[in-house]
Amino acid sequence: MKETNDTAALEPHNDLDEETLFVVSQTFKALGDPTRIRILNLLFQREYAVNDIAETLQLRQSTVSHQLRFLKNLRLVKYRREGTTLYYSQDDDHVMSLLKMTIDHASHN
Amino acid sequence: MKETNDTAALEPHNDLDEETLFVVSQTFKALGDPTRIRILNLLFQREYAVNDIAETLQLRQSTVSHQLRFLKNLRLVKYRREGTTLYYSQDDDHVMSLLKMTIDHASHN
DNA sequence: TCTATATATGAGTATATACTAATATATACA
DNA sequence: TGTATATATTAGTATATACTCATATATAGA
Repeated sequence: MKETNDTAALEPHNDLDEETLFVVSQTFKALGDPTRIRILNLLFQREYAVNDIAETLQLRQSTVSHQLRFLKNLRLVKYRREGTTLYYSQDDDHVMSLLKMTIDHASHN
Repeated sequence: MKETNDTAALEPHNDLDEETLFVVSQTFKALGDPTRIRILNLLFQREYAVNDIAETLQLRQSTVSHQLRFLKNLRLVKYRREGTTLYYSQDDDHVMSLLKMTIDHASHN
């Protein structure tokens, strides 16, 4: 017990510190957009070039590139270069597993 | 193998159906806002009245009420009435566990 | 160095979101 | 029925977000 006071009303409530709150909300925000979900869902299987993502998902190249930058900033994806082609792949097991669990949960309804 | 074609480029990619995409993105959107995270974080412990949430988290009553409506629409919280007071509590184990895992993951950095 | 291809970036726009103040509604009780 | 308390709702506003077009950058090869 942290406090001498033992009434329920005055229980400490463990509010989240600002940094945790920021990281957690950013993480979920990243997963809160259908386009980003579709992109990450592709990357479950293997790496993809930007244009291949665009073609596969029927999105504009710039749309894909913008979203990849977003995901890259959060270190959810990474890329390797081969000539002029950039191959993007997943880079955060925790977030990918959150996504996988939630997709499974939602599609088993 | 599902296809007679065996080149990587033509692999089926299992795009998500629209309803799954909607449910998943809505779920993560709900968790993508700091205010909602703080409210749900309170509800890990026990039920709370609207005004108690507002006071504890230093938020306006209407802000809390709006966010509770949002969470209620997604069935992430429920309430019981006692006189004029509404006690809100968590109502989705899966989502709460996603949140808990992510908070733990973020705060252990 | 010129051209082609792949990707990134900047600017503009439309929509979504979160908050606030003000007010409405609902319940309890005198 | 009138008043007090708790919560919900409405409308307005500011900010964030996602997309698109146009263009810039980077690499490879002739």
